[in-house]
Amino acid sequence: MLDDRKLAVLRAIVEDYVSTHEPVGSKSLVERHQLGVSAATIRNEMAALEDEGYIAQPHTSAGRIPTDLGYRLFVDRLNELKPMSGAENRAIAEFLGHAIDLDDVMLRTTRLLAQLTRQVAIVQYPSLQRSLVRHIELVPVSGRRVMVVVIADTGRVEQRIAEVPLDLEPALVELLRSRLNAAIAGKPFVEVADVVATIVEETEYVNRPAVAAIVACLLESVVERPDDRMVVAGAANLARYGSQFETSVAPLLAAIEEHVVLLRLLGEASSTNDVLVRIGAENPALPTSSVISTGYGMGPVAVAQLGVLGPTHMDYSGTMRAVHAVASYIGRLLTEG
Amino acid sequence: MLDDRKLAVLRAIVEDYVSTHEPVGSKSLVERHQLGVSAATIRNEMAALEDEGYIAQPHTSAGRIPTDLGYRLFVDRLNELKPMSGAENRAIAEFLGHAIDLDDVMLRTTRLLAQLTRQVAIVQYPSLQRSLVRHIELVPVSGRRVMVVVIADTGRVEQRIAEVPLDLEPALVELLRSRLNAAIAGKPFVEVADVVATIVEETEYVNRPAVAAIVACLLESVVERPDDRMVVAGAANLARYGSQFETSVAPLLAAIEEHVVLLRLLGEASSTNDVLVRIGAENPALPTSSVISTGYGMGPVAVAQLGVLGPTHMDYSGTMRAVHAVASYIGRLLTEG
DNA sequence: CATTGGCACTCGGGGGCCGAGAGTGCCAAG
DNA sequence: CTTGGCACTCTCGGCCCCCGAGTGCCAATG
Repeated sequence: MLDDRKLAVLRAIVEDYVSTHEPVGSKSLVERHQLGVSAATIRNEMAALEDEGYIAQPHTSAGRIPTDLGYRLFVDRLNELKPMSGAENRAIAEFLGHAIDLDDVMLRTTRLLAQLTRQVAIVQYPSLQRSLVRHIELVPVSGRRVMVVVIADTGRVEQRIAEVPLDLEPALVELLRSRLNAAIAGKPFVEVADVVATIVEETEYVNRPAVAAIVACLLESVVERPDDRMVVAGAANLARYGSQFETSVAPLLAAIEEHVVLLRLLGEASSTNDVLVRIGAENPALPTSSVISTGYGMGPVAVAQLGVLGPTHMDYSGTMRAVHAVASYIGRLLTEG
Repeated sequence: MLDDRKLAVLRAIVEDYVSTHEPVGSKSLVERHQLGVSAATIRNEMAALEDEGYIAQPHTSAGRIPTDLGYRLFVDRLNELKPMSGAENRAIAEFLGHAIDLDDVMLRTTRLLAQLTRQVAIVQYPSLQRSLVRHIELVPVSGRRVMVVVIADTGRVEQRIAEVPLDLEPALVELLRSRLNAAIAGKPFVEVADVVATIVEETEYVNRPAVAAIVACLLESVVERPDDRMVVAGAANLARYGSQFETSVAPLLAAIEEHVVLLRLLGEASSTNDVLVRIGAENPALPTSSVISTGYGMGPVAVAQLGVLGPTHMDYSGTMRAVHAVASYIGRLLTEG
């Protein structure tokens, strides 16, 4: 069924097609690769590969193009990822090392990934659901307004304004702040709702509405929204599609602005070591593109996803390597910071 | 030189070309507009307009297209902006009303503007240089690390980690926080550097290195960076360019990722009432596009810019109206919040 | 003197045609 | 099983030609 030579032929077809973007024929195959057999033999193998659905020809008398299935087989048979070169690693460190806060890390990471892969890069902010509370701050901004600032152990900062029904005593704010911090600092975000409920109950009657308002605001900013925060970069790389504009680029541009769609594309948060590849029709939303994604985080459990969006005919090996390298670097960065 | 009828003809040419994107000839002009004269007369006028540089023909025996100069004259003769309809205003209020914090306001504003104009929208965060300090917060995050959080009166929040040379006493942090707030809360950001210098000098000798580190960090986050924060949306609208991809869309996509370029395109912060229009070659960076921008802010003085990027053949009147309306709405929103 | 109808002229774009080239499938021989 | 040969099939680019939209100019007109 799938002897070694057939695999070698498929591999050669994928490589050639990825680099030239033109259907590849039997003759050019034997020229560019040392396959040790003649073009006629290759033609036979190609006919077999086509029967099994791994390659196709755009029209009679043209070369072959890998199908989604062909790419899938190719990717599955990539035994291991080559490590990045020393120079590449140094470039990553250089690029990300000077970040000043989490926003900056996210921005730089996304641009770096876009630049390395020459595709559209997507990086999700660390999920609150999988983080710990580091600190809560209450900042009075005017008589009846308090800014509630929540800081996660990943460095992510969420803030929001709470409107309270009556003027607040500074002492009460102070008390509430220390009680909130004592109760939930260091705890996972998912436990916040439970812990905080008791604090409202323990509040003396007159202050309860104000405290309830602040706590409600806190809970709102802690709960994950569907259009969770993410950064996208590298749309300019779509320019290289050029001709196939209408068919490929337009839907991609549309998707890029729909964060909800992107989130679904990135897939479920997985371990930080698996690189997930979804090819063509494997993701129904964008059947002409591929997504390569992985989780990143402090340690083996992922706090969020990052990945790359590109045409199905992309350099899977190199892109997977870059995605993996960036994810593990940002993981280290978060652990230190 | 420029009698009324010539202006009417130019106006008609611009309108037709904007809506059809095809060179417009004398015959179709008299059909679609009530000009009261024959096509031959229009031809004479058109020849005159071409001599004066307001219109051009892509090749002999084609209709006329407005030149940059023609658009400029057209825009300058738009005597006043029609106000938005009630329904449009309600849509804006509906869209922006539910924002929860400044980040959310920026995001929603940009998307709204992109949607209203069907172009690429750019919204700059309120400039710190033109804001007042509302509050400063120091949050110890570990032994030798303090997160410095600065909140502006516009609602903008900047945070950054300071590394101090020795472990900090909570009491010292507390003291520093209150002294910093007492000194600069309510003051403009531009004065922060001066005021804060004295605080370091007044610190007792042993704590001075730590305080200096924190203050240095504060100053860093207060100083405006060249790639100041901004939000971009509506890149999907570029898909409508379709055919002219290589020439028009690719450089635009590239520019969109270069925030420094965008900043320069938006122009200098002007009053909140002027709508600035830069057409084609008037902005050297993107000679085939037009930029429509204005300032927004709390009151008549602008704290930042917002605008729209599109092809030179765009609906200037409608776009200027939308830019103005969104800017004034977000100004009101900031003033209330 | 501005306006108008008429008319010759000019290109750009689309359609049709053709030949070159690349690639295939099949077959018969090694 | 492999290989060289060969007939066949398409796509693509070039070429040509005609159509039509649009122009500029001119002479006539009120």
